[in-house]
Amino acid sequence: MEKTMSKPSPAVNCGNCSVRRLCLPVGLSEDDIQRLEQVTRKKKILKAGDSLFRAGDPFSSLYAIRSGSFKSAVIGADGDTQVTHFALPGELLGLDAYSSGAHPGYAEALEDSSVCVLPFTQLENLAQQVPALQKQMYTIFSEELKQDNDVLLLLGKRSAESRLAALLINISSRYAQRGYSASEFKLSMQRIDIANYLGLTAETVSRLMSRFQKQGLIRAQGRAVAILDLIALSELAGTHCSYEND
Amino acid sequence: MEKTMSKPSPAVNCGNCSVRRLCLPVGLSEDDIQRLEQVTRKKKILKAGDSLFRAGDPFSSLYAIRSGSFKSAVIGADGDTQVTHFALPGELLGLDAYSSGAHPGYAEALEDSSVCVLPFTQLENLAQQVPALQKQMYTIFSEELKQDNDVLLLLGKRSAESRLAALLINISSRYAQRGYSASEFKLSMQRIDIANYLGLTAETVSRLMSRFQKQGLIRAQGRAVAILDLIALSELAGTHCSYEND
DNA sequence: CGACCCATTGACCACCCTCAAATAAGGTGG
DNA sequence: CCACCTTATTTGAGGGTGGTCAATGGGTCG
Repeated sequence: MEKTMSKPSPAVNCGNCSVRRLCLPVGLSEDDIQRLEQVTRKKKILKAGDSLFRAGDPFSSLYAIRSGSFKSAVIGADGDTQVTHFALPGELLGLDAYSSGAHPGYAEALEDSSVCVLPFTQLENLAQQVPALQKQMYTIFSEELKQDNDVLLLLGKRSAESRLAALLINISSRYAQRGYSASEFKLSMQRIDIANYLGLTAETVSRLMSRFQKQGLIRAQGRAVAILDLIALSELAGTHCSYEND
Repeated sequence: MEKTMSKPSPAVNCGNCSVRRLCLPVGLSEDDIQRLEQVTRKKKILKAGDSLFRAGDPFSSLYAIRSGSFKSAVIGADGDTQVTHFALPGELLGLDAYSSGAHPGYAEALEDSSVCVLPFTQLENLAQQVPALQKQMYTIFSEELKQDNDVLLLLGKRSAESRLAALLINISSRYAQRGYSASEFKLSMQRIDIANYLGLTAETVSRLMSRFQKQGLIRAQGRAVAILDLIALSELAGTHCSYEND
């Protein structure tokens, strides 16, 4: 850590990254991590509203979020969009672009954010040499598939109430995982994004937020949210709460 | 092909598999395919209704469908299920089990079916040695993610009418890809599975099938379906009725 | 042939969307 | 720092889509 003093900018690398345990290098040796850092050198800073990539952009890299948050969305044939993820630090964006060589959707910063740019060809080559990294690649892909399934479950059968409760709990637990408060946080996305993600309208989301507040489940003022009754909220969500903690 | 005469059962291997172009060995040399066949030796035959794996089963293998069809589903905390895929020959099942080491959902044969059992550890080792196979693994994962996104788009914003139209077109095109008729086929799943997959009820699906038939879009008798007007059906699937076209 | 499951069709109504308006929040220039 | 504009959020009223409940018809298999 003291090494940072000798440089004008803080030494951001995988070894001291605040989200390293959530990101790629899990179970890698010090040596492997050093090799990985050759791949993750490039960073990118984005302001709120900036696009990380757009639909149709050629695929060249994966992006690991270091700070901030993003929404990613796919665009249908008739132009309407579906928000598919809200991504937090330590999560990877761009995985779905590999097969076709182009990004099927876009990713947009919800606040000022920074990402590691991971050139996929280099990452692929390194993974070919480092089995532990290879496994981690599979894990990330598989984890992503599992998360998508959870969203499908949400969109398929649940009521609006259940969906919003599930989202609040999900975001709460993900903040907690990152060392922030699980009970109090500021949503970085607007109502309409939440609505789109949940397959609802902004009005319905707004009404539900008000209702949850009247019921004493949450305290909400604009984007600032406090969870007051996690148990009750979990029941509304269908006990669909902390599947990430097992 | 003549070799099969010397054996009681037909020689099923990757080299002559009818779905090889859809399956793993794309862009592999003859030599690589031979090595792959050491991994894909084991087959499994299932009758309609049999489970390929159940939720919670330990993850050990991927399954490549050789013939027949499957539905796969995830199970929510409160027990209700969401059908996530209808899988046809050449497609892979079990990808979402890697990260946790257990299958998060189950897969069930919709008709008499057969699969290749691919022990993942062996597949992983081989992929480590054969870069083309490694790339194919990424492609399959990524393709799966993209397909999930498409389903999200379907469940998030589309009307019941649009969802069913989209499913019929999707199935039609996948049958066509496999050399079957694109305009006439027999659905292997029951209405309630379709409904569950689309986030609807069996009654709604049934009503829509009847309506499509009255409108001359399809001819349907039970599970036998004929597409009569693909253009009109595509319009239903793509745009939201005749609302506003931006 | 009866038992069972699946598919179809109808009546009713709840939930959520649409449309509309008011209020709050955020950003920009004077 | 305030006035002004724009955008986001909240709240209300009303209507439509699709779910629920229920009954009938058809298919399959013992």
